[in-house]
Amino acid sequence: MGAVGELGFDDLTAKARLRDAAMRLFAEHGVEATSIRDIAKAVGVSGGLVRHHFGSKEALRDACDTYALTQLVRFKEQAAGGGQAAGPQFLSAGQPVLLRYFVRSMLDGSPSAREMFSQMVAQAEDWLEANHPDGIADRHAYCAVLVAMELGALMMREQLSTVLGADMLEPEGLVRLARAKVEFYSTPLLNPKAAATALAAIDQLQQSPPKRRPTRKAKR
Amino acid sequence: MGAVGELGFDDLTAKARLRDAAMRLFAEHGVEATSIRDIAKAVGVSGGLVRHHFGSKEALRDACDTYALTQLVRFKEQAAGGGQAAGPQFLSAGQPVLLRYFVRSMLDGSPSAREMFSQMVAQAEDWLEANHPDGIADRHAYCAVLVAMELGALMMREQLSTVLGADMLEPEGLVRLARAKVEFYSTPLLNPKAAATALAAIDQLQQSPPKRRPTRKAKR
DNA sequence: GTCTATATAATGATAGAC
DNA sequence: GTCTATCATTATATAGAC
Repeated sequence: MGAVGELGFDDLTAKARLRDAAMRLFAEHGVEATSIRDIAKAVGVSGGLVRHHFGSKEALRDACDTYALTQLVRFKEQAAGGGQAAGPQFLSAGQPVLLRYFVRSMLDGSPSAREMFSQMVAQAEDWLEANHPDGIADRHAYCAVLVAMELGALMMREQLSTVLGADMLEPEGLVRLARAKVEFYSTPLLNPKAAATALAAIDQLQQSPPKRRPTRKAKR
Repeated sequence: MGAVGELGFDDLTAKARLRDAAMRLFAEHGVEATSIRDIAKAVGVSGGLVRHHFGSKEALRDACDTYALTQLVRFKEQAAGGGQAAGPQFLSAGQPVLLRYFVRSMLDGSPSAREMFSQMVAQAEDWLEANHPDGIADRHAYCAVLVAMELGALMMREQLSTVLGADMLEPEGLVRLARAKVEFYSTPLLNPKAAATALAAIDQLQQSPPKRRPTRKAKR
């Protein structure tokens, strides 16, 4: 009795199952909103066992961060080694649980997660430099936006599932989302004219802030 | 003494200041991670006053949701009425605090926030239909991805600030981000060939799931 | 409207039995 | 390795004084 092995793997040690449950719950509800007892209950063990294996909630969190980082790096290396890194899918392809946890961790201000963000941007820049010779003015900023959007969208699973009419954790929803993302990445939202208009609007906005009109000439 | 009016508006009632502080803290750290005492301290009043004005934390949260929704709708109407709705900036232009709160609220599972997500997708579809005649196969999914990414990226303020080297709440950082977004929206990440390759990979992946080979014919 | 004091519940941490 | 029992802390909720 009791809900054991919701991830479908009952052949893991209790410690590993606790870590997995913690990652899933942390990703879903946030770290602060998840109690040690919640995690223990999800695995079907007592709260004391969490303490026994990890010492404290903070240590458990660290263990999750380390595990996620390790797995993501391993996944990246596999993809790179296997030569199938290919497209920009280097970002959120596979490992949705890991990535969702990591993004949550970012929002909660984890240092290692922040570091990972920078790495992803650098990685995107490399890919862009190799596959997209020129045509992009601010490559760094472009990639930062790309990574921020890609990761941010991961947090919108529930909303995307509702709007697209299919669970984003099920194969069906994943495929539809993947197709939509390809279309999104290959069909520019703004044509050159619209982009020029938008940039002009930004320039104008920059020169005349909302309510004040600076009288001094030098800018600082 | 005490920190009062961090938003720069001291001419608001204590109730309004509490609501604003709650929205800022909820957006920054999440609802569960923010205590009533934190909010009261931010405004410089006692925790009891929060209870007096709002009754409970849940009621305070509802008040924040309602206020954010009202303000966003008003902003939308103003933009539409003023005729300056223009570009796809209808999404996250202005009101960053409101939107950040709203996205956090979405992640925490707020019904009204979820409803707002659907509305934004519908709005994006209207804009797309008016400004982007054809060329997009699945307009609904395309817009869902657009909104999810736009809103999701809002949550990455800290990471974007670090990577771009400027605070995304300051005009300087905002301008750089705005420019990067325009470039991102106007320069496709994937060229037609890359897109075709990606779609082919998705099709293949759909036909042969990772590890299991189903022997039965009917799917349930 | 605003504060202080207190009741009640939940949480992380801890000790010890099996 | 795993559990139960308990402590100290913190949070929300509540009542009442000014």
